[in-house]
Amino acid sequence: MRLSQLFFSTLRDDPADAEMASHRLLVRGGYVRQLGSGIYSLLPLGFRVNKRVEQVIREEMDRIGSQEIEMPVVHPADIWRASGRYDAIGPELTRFKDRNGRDMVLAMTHEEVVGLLLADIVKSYRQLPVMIYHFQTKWRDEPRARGGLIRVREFVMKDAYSCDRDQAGLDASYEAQKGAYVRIFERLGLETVVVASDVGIMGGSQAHEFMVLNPAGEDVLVLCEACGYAANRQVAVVPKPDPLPEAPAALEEVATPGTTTIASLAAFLGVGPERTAKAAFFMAGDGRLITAIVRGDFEVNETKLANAVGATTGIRPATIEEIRAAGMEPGYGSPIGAHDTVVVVDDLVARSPNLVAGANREGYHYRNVNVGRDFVADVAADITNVQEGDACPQCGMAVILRNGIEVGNIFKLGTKFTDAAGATYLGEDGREHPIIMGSYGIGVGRNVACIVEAHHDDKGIIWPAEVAPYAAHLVAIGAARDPQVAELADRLHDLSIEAGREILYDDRDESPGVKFTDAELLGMPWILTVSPRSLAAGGVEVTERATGERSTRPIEEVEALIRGEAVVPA
RNA sequence: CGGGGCGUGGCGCAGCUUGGUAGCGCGCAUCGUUCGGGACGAUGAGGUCGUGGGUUCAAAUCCCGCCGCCCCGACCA
Repeated sequence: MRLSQLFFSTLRDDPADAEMASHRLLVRGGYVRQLGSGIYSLLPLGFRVNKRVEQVIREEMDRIGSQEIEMPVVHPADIWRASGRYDAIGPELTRFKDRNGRDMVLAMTHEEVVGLLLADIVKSYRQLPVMIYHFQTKWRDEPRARGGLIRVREFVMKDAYSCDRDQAGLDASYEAQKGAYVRIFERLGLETVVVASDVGIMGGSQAHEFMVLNPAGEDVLVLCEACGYAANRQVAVVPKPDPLPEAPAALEEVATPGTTTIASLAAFLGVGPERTAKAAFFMAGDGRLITAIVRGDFEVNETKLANAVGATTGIRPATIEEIRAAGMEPGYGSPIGAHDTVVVVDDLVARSPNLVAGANREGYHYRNVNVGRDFVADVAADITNVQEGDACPQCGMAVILRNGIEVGNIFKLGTKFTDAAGATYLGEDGREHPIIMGSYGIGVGRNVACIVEAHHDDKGIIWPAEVAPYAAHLVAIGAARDPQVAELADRLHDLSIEAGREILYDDRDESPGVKFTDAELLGMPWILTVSPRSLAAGGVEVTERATGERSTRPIEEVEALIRGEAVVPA
C-alpha cells in the first residue's frame, strides 16, 4: 500500500481528549477517528488490525470446532421479553419501534437468538454438542464511555455459544473455550490473568474473566503471588479472623456530635474502627431498601451485596429521603428501630461483639451493639471488599490488588436461555431435555487497544507481527533524485503484493524526518529504508521496530524477508 | 445520574477577567531552494467563535436555556 494513496492522516500533536496511550497513538497514527462518545470509525489501518485480530480469534475458534455464523443486530423485543431481560436490563438496552409500531431492541448480546436457533435446528442428542460463534456489532448504551477504545458503546464482539446435552458436556466445552482463549491472547501478545468472576446479568453457575493488568483497568483483581490464586474482587472471598470473644454488654447510647464518618467516630470514642459497625444504604431495582452493615474497617462490595439479596437488576445508593423514610438517620444510621428495609449483615459483623453503631438520631451512637440481640439480620453474608494484604483463601499468604482490563470472558450459562426459547432435544432415553449453554465473549476493539497499551514506546506503536496491519514499512529516501532508489522501492513493493504479504510503502514526497517519525508512530514490526546511502552500503537498511536494531542487508535477503521466507534476518 | 473541566479554521491553543477590526503554531495549496531524523523562503486558501435566546449602539467576550465532548464515581467485552 502506497502511503501517498492511503486514506489516513497522522497528527503531530496529541489529541486533547486522549488520556490513554492506546487512544492517543491510534488517533495520532490515523487508525481510528471518533464520531461520538464511545463511537468510533475504523480507518484502513485500524480496520486491517481489527481484521487480523479477528483472524487469530477465528482460527482458534475453528480449531476447537466452533462454527462461524452471523446473527442480526436488530431483534424483536419479544425474544428479550421471553428471557426476562427486556425488563431486567436498564437503559443500556436500546429499545425502539419499527414502522409498524413493533417493539425492537438493538442487540447487546445474542443468547436469545442462539436459544431460538437451537429450538429450530436441534431435535436430537445426535446433534449435540455443538459450538457456534460470530463477530457482530453490539450496542450497549453504557452510562459512560471512557479510555478510547477500551470502553465504548458500539463495538464488535466475538461471541461464542456452546450447546451441550448435560453438565459434563458443558464442562468440556468450557475447558475447550478456555484453552482457545489462552492461545488467542498469547498470539495477540497479551499477558492475561484468568480470574473467577461474577455472573452478572447472564446468570449461570460459573464464570471466568481474562484480564490484562493495567493501572487504568476498571476491575480490581485479587491476586496471590505465592500460590496463583486470582479472582475478581467482585467475587473474591478471603477468610476473616475471628474477633476476640466478649460477653455482650448492655446497650448504651452516647452523644457523638459531628461524627458522620467512621474515622471521626472512632477518634471521638477512642476506639479502633474494627469496634464499629458501618451502615450503607442501597435501593434494589425492585424498590427494596437495603441496609448493609459491615465493620468500620471494611468496605461494602456492591456486587456481593446485590447477589446476597438477589437483586438481579442491580442496586444503587439510596437517597437521604429514602433512608429517613425507613426510620434511619444518615451518618448515624443502623437497623436498630428501623422498618421496611432488608438488613444485610456481613458475616464478620454477625460474630463481632459489642460494636459501636448508629442510634438513628443526629449526633448519637450506641455502644455495645450485638447482632441478633439489638437487631435482626435478614441476610448474613460476606459483603465486604477484599483489601491488600488480606490472607489468601488458598494458601494464607498476603494477597495483592491490581487493576485489570477484561479482554475476554467465559460463562457457564445453564438453561436460562434455552428454557426461554423452548430449546430441547430428544435424548437417547426418548425424553426431552433442555440444552445447556455456555457463552464466551471477546471484544475485538478493546483487544486492539490493549495490544497497543502493551506494545508501544514514546515514539509510537510496536505491533506484534501477528496483528500488524502490514508486515513492514518501506521508506524510500531520495527517490526523486536517484532513479535507482525509486526503482528498487517500487520493485520491493510490487514483490510484496505478488507474495500476498503487502507492505506499507512510504512513497510520499516528504522529508526523511517526517517519514521516519511516521514509520515509528505507525509501528510496523520492520522498517525498510531504501536510499542512495543504503544502496552504496550494499542494499536496504532493515530496522526492527521493537529493538531499534538496524543493519544493512543485501537486496536478495530483503526480498526473502518480504516474501516471508526469512522472518528475522540474522 | 451526581461531581469537575472543556467547546474559537483540519490538529493543538491564545483572546473572554475589563464588550469595539478573530489571532498564533502546526497542517493544507502554489512557486523556488532543500533532502538520513518532524527543512527554509515567498505567496495564499480556510473560521455562522457548539447552539438558541437575552442584555447592549455593539457580544467569541456579559446573562439564561439547550447540545456535545473529556475526566472522577455507580455498569460491562
